[in-house]
Amino acid sequence: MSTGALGTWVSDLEKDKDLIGRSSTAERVAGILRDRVTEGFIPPGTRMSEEAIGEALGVSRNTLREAFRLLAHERLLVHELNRGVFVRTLSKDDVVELYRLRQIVEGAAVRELASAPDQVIATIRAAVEDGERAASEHRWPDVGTANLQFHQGIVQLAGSPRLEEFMLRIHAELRLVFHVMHNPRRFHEPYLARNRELMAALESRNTQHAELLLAVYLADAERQLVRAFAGAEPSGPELAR
Amino acid sequence: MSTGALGTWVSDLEKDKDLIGRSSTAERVAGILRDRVTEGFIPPGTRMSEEAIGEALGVSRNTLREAFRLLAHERLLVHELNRGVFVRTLSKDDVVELYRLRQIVEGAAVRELASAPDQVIATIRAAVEDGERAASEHRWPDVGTANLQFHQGIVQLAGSPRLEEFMLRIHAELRLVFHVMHNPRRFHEPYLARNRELMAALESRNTQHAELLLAVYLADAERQLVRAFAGAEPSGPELAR
DNA sequence: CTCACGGGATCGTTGAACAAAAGTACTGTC
DNA sequence: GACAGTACTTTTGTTCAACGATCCCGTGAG
Repeated sequence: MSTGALGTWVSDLEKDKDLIGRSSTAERVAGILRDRVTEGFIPPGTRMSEEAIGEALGVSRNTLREAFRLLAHERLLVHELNRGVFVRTLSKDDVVELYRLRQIVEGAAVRELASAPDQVIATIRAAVEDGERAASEHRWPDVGTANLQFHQGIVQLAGSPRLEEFMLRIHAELRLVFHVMHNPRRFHEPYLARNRELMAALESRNTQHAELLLAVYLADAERQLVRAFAGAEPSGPELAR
Repeated sequence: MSTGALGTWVSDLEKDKDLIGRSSTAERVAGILRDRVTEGFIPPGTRMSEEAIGEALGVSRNTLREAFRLLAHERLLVHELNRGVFVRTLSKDDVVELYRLRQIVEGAAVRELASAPDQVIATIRAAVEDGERAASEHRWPDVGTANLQFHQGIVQLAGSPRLEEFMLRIHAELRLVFHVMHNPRRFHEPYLARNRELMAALESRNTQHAELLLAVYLADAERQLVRAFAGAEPSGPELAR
């Protein structure tokens, strides 16, 4: 690496490099909407009117439709022909699948622990510490964000950018799910200790222990969410809206 | 490599023009182009002119851009701002990552063999038999297709539709890779026997054996492809563009 | 109560238009 | 002849207005 002691600012610039090239209006619009949706400001099931949103953001319908395509591909919006796009509504079944998927992918990633570079472990450690700092400052939503970053770090153990990108989108879906837990502190805080415990297993390269911790971790979280869904969405025919 | 000289594929597109007439135009256009690209009719690196293709298919630029956006998200096309979209050119590194990814995902899927429904096994069997039938009739490209269906079946063992969709796109990328093997028979035929062997292990629910077979299977295929890439793309500065 | 039938709203798609960026050809200088 | 700077051309990015197609919903007949 030529980025020696002198030029840390050079590498800093590289972070913004793609930010320059990415000046496409459609993608910026998608970014804005993505935030609004994942933060829960636009509740699931809401219909996204092309006209209203296009006017509000000052972009044409065509550009807005490109942004919609992007977000629909990320499964944050669903596109129904001739009906429009809606904020995704996740069901209990989705939660079950998402956790089955996490179990499979993150489990496989942990199994690659032996061949993972130290830098990935450092990323995971940073996420754990971010979460603890956010908790100590009572920023509970940020605790949730750090939590997902922790798991994103675990996925990095697998060493596949494509898989990382895929799980990034899965984690965006999970954010949607988390909104059923009306008390973010109660939901996220207990996992801080477990994150640290799991991280310790990773740092000592104890694959077996890490795998076990992860499995019970995910199973517990799934159980919590499924129970919350059972309360919020009683059994019976689904009544949209 | 420009669009003019060797571009007979542009006029070939006009044959599909009349297929446009049902459901969403943009998605149908994407479907047509997806086929053309994965079948190798439009070689990697080709620039996809909005005007030329829009005219050939008889759709407006706006609609075509929606189709491009779709295919770019599937990684079959790459979109460079203010320069246009190009057919993806895959590198040796891509091959390595793709096989690392397959190893991880398919390996994890096989490990779920115990809880997989019999119907999935039946799907896998069907793919094996399709491949053998295609081979006996000397339809070598179809052998490749059946091969990928076989692996898609393995992914289904995991029981996650999201993962299946993800791997479907990965398999589309693989099709792009396979085109470096100029002799499809030599490349695909030897795997027919191994498919059958692996299927037998799955049908007898022998997870361990299946896992082992899969691992060497994928490692061999990767080695073959990497070697082919080393021949076709000698070490040296990349002359993309 | 059910079902057919409009009216109105919204989506799907087109074609034209223009600014901005990239690509290309042409100059003039050394 | 090599090179830099400058127009010119092509292509993309984005907007706008329009119109047919489709869906939603309320109304009224049966």
